[in-house]
Amino acid sequence: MSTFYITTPIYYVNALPHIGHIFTTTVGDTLARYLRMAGQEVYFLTGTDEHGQNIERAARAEGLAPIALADRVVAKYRELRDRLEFSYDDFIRTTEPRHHQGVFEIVRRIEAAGDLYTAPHEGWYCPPCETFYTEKELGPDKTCPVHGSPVEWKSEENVFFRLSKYQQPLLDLYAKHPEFVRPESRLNEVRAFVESGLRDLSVSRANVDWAIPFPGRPGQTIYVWLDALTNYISALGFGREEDGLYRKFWEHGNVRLHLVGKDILRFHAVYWPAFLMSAGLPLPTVVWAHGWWQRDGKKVSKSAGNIVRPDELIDRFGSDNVRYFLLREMVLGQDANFSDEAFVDRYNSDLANDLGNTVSRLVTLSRRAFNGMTPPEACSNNPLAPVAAQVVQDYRAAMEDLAFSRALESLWRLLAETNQYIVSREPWKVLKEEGGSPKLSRILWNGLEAVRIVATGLLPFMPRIAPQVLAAVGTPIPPASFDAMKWGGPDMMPTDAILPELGPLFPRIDKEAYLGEARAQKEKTMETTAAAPEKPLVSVDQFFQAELKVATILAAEPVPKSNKLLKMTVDVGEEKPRTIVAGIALAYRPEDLVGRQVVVVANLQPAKLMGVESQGMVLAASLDGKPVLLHPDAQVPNGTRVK
RNA sequence: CGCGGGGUGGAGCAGUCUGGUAGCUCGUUGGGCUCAUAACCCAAAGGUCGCAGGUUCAAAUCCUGCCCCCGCAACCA
Repeated sequence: MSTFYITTPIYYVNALPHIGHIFTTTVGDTLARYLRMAGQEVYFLTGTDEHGQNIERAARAEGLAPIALADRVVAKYRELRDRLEFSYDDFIRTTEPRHHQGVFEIVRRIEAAGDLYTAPHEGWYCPPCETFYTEKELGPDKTCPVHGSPVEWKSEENVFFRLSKYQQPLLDLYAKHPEFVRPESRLNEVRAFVESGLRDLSVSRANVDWAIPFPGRPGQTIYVWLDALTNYISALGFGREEDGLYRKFWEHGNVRLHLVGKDILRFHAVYWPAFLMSAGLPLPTVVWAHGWWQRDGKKVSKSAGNIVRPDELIDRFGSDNVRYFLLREMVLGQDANFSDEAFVDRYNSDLANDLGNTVSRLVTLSRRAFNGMTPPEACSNNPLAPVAAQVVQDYRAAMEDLAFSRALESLWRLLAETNQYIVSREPWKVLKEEGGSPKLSRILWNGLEAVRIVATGLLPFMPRIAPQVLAAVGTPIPPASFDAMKWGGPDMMPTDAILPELGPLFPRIDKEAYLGEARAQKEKTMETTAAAPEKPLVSVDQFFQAELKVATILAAEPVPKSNKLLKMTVDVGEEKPRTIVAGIALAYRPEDLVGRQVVVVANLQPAKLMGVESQGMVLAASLDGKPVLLHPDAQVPNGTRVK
């Protein structure tokens, strides 16, 4: 027996859960359930990351204490656990004392290794944010990306971790254990990053209060990654007296698997192992990076307003069906797409038609032929048994490779065979001709046995409905082990057992009606959003502070190395034409713009974009991010005031 | 030379690591069946596996070059 330690990332509590969060947890949960049934010792962890400037700020914006905000989001995660049947063994919060103890201990070890030093951390600093920004993050003219106000060059003392020292050890690790990062293509990415050179990492902040105090460094608090990543061992008891779980699942564990999204791979495959090397602790054995969910083929983002909320999904489709869809549709590592249409199609064809209908036809025939009971005679020699054996073998191989969609495909192959078998044996004819004969019994028993095996394989995926499927075919007590997937084994279909009278387990969804309804609902939501007053009104005076003028575009050319920017020379009715840079290159060709009249903001503070100074702004309607230029109804002199 | 992902029948995808009849789901067309949730079964049509070279007895798969699409980063005054 091996031990498996499975973790999800700890989720940041500055926002509510979305489809990505429940996806990672669903992956972990399905794997954990599978491994438990396979007889392994499993410990499955998830949790929340609750420290940092962002939380503090988000809480303040709502007039809450940071911990109150965290509590609220944590409550949401717990609710989702109940709704989606997540079977994690523990939920760690970085604000818990037990976590702090683990962090203190790892810091103590890293300090003892001589890998921490204090140095000035210089950079662009926004006082209201109390945060350093990189050159890249800054707005134009060195302004804060959050406030838009000017940032200042500041130097503060920070604690640094000697990450550079671990460049070679990390490369050695990747060379020796190529399976450390999966899928393989991601390993190349990580290796390239490390090979390009590692700089020491700032692991503290001087002005962030909502964080763990840095031991031995007064005035400093621990910065996010050193804090957050440590959850994986602090949750097991690392740094505490009662560290039995730590010793069992980490120190002496066989598999230590971190499931992560591809966006945080670097932290898990570079920083985290470096911290652990420094502390002299065992490393994770696998970091598995999955892809992202898109919505209707587009990237999901807050600004696009196309975030997929788990609650909404579960309300509409049912929790197990959501779990099924997520794992059936995504090849772990690749991006995948979510759409209502894809969901309904997948549900109808796989669950309603293939699974639900097969159960239904077998159960109905059996009930009719055998007086509401399962067939009285089993069958040992039949064409489905070898198929089932192969399917189970493929299923298990796929599961162990985290290839969930392949595992499900295997199970469905058995369903297809079962339907073919049923048609070839024509049990309804046998029933008419012979009644509940031994021959009929054997045919139906075979079909039911196949369904039973499929449903058993589904237990990790659909913890609620799979047992119902098993109950529907007369095996109301779900097996605890995959030995039950053996054809005709000790857990085989019982003969002469009661077959309950059930409605459809997976009623078909009327796609047209459903999609129409979904569309109507979406429009309704959009209307309410649009109607909601949120921005304060401005006075006429305030409005007139902006000087809007008509101008003519004299010349236009793309800005080198940029794909969105066009540099234009415009006549605003002044002595000299101005240079204005606008992000419209995706929607307009330069040659089509020359000679057009547009409306510009003439008294805007100049700004440098990709090295070019822009002296104003061209007005355009923004439609789904695509600019549509405004121009006067009739030709007017350049410089004409717009009001 | 910024980083990464992808290009496989009408749609969505697997297969590429470990070369050897190109596969799945949906859709389309024709047929069958009537136990079942208008479901199920059979058959057919439909693919230069982005392009061009190369290696090989053999390439979707390995190598080289190129083209296109999508993210990220930069950028939306």
